[in-house]
Amino acid sequence: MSLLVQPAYSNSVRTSLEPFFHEGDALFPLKAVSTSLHFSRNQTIFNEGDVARYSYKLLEGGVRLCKIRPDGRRQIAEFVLPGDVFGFALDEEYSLTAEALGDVIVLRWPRGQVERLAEELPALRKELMAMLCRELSAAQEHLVMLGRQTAKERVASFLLLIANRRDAGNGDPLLLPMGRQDIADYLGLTIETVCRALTDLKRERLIEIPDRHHVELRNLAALEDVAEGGE
Amino acid sequence: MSLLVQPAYSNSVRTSLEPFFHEGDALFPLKAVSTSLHFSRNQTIFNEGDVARYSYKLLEGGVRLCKIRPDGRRQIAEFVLPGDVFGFALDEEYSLTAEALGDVIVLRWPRGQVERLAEELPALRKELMAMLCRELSAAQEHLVMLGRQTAKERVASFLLLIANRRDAGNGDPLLLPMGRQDIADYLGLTIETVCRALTDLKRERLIEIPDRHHVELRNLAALEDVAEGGE
DNA sequence: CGCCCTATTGAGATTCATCAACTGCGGTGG
DNA sequence: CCACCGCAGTTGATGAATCTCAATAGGGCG
Repeated sequence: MSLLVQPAYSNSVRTSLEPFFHEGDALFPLKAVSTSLHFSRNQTIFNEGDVARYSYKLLEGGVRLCKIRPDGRRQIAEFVLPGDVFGFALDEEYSLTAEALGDVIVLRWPRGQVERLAEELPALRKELMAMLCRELSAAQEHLVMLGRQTAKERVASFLLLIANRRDAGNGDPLLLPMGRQDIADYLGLTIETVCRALTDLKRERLIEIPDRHHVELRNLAALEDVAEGGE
Repeated sequence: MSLLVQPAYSNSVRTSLEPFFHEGDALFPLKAVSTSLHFSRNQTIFNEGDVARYSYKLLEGGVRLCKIRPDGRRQIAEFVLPGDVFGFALDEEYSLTAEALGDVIVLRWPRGQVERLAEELPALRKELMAMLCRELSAAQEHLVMLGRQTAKERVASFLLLIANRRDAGNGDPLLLPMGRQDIADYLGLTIETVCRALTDLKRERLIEIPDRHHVELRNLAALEDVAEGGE
């Protein structure tokens, strides 16, 4: 019998600041059964509905986890950054599609290994639970963004969100491994609306945009105001 | 040490079709340490940020789990129906506010009891994992609704969602324990838009609305078409 | 140098929110 | 028993936010 049961889903959670497994990491025991793989831009790592044979940890690059509807509408549930674990399916099938944002290196291990190890290792179980919880908590915040924030608020929140995932925001420009369309699909907006919001923020001197994959947050407090709907 | 760690959050998952704990239910061991409580309409069961001392199972009525922003904007993350477990916080604090939709009876047990029991009972651990997964999966679907569906599609999806949670939809009218404003706050819409969408669906003979807390789904296939964006 | 892809900007259309009036039901009290 | 009140829901008219469609700009690569 397996610890990992019932419903399908995928997730991604930062387990440590270092992309690779280290001694002391609750997932370290998986290192022995892991192999690394490369994917390039827009390549599919797994599809929603695929049999979930593996779980993954992102070492380099960025990944989007999304749902794609029959008519092509796409909703990105989450961006995976280096160090995050994803494709953490607990059912037979992945509940999200994973695609590479650019060049990507992942570590991958058979799902069954986790189930087996978790039986023996309480620390691993705890870490799994903790990852699920962080996942869920993030999804709840995401719901608020999509349901109750304006376009500009969402874009500001998004920038702050990415900034907070990077280890303790310093002053230098934030790396955005995803394109504008990806941001739009994460925020439930169109690419044009995302652009306009970014342009607005730039005009108001809250951010700088040295190039399309970098944003410098020049006024965190003001950005937070915008994100919270402060006029 | 506890199995339940790190991040705050609350959830609600149907564990069985019967509201109460039964032998065979993985959560049955909790029955002995549970007490039952009553709440009435709009009463708060717990607040986001409260220290999470208890977890709950809903026996009767309905509960909303929501986030409320400083400016009053509200996003409902989930409706709790009889049989669902919620307030399942894994951190020190609840990450959502729980409020009664009407008269409510809940079963409640100290969170610590779950942690202790989970150490010993693999079946309970599995059930906890399974609940988290269902929770997360539901949140992902919810994200798609909010991010990529039109008002009418959302309302149709919502009705189908509630219908599917009730045990195997029969023909008779669906009970909606929540008010129109609650539906709006779940769907990221205004109350007026929800009304208009319902009226539309009624005009098109897809539903009947005998009274404000009941909806009869008269054409499931057509409703599903609407929900999926079929014109 | 030129092409392709992505991003940006602009103009007009559409959806949904806002504001306001009205309806219907349930409860209360004369 | 009936009139009134209050709240939740519905409907209507208008406006704002966002989407759509179209044109332009900019960067990277052959």
